[in-house]
Amino acid sequence: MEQKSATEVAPEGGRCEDGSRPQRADAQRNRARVLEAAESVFAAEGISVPVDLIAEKAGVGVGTLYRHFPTKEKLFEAILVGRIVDIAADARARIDSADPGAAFFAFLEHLVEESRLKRDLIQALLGAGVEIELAVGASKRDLEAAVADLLHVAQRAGAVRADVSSAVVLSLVGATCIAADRPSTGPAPQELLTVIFDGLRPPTAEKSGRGA
Amino acid sequence: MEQKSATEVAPEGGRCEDGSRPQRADAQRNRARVLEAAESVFAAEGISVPVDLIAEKAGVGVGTLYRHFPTKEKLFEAILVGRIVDIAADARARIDSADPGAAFFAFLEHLVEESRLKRDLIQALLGAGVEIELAVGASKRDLEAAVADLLHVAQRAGAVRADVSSAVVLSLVGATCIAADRPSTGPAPQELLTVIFDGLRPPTAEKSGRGA
DNA sequence: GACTATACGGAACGTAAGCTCCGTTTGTCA
DNA sequence: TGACAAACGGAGCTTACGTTCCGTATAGTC
Repeated sequence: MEQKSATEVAPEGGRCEDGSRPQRADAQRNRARVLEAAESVFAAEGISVPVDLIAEKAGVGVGTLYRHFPTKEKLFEAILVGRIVDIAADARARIDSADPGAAFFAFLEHLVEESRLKRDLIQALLGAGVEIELAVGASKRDLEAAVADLLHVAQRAGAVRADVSSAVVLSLVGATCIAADRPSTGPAPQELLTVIFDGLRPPTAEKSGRGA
Repeated sequence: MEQKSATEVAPEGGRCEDGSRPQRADAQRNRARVLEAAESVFAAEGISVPVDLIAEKAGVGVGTLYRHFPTKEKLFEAILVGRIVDIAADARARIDSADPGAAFFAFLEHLVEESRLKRDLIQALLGAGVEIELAVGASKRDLEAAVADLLHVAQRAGAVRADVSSAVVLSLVGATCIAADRPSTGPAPQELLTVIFDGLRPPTAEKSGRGA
């Protein structure tokens, strides 16, 4: 359901942008298959899966994969952008909540949950590759803006301390996702979030000021 | 200074344990050189540096490197164990502090600082490889025990909330290190630590209980 | 100084992964 | 249904890296 957007990232579905002939039907079908396969494989294994595996799962040859996506990185990008767009949409959908604080924390929790199912996501968000940044940069900035909005609402409602930025919030949550990525090792993500959430709430008198 | 212990991890310095002849002088020298080079290269680049680079920096051939360490992983292990031992010692040294809370938080801060200089450390502590676990496991458990001691003292002093474990603390700080590993991207580690430290302090009445 | 076990160096091997190339197949249009 | 551009598949090329092998050098000993 959320994934649909990823499939539409590069909407060459029926027609090339320069007025030339539309894509052949099998080409469209295969492109979608590759995207779908890559999405699940990346999610399960992270960025480091061999390309051949994605092609196999999609039921196509590597040649076909590479005709649709010039490099593995570009393919990953396409999926990543979709994921980020979805998350940004989720953040925006929660902005008008009656309880901004609850909405904010629920969003973060949802984000951590998601990242457990999609291991590639955070891996990349925190900067796996450098070149990826360039193409994903725009959508990432859009996500940060959406999170910033949600954060500000929560801050105005007094649910979140005023001296944190959306970048800090995303880093903290990203870090939690990484820590939670090790299946058995270490504590449950909820335990980490408990601490982080408490740290994000406004300081009450004697608790503040010792942070640094 | 702290690194010394790593050099002594496998103390075959002058004599084999089974009564056979002592190592030749040049062999001892080269072993130390490899260890030293590997330490700085791993620290700077992480686990993924090519072995050749380490050998080059040590001024020896790869063959020599492999005579002293059967695999790259074993070499890494040797260094890692040294690092972990150093950190555990640091934790223990702070246990008897007059201000346990300050000692605890200072330790964590120092840990983050260290990991910025030694990128391999946290990378591995959070579980980069699986096989490494086996050999490093013992020293890692030792570290956790030392941190647990330090944590308990701080908790008894009322400086840290009672419902967190040393595993949670290490995960949080480890995750922070990873988030802080990206040189430019994202906020300064201090900003993240501020939030986490505040989250680690004991809850004051109305702030508690909403964590999950 | 000569002798030998020990150790050295780095070319070469094996493997894995990204990517390309080209002979074959297939959708599309008339 | 025939022709052809478009697309396919997967063998194989390239690169990168861990590791091994073996001819050469040398520390230690008499």
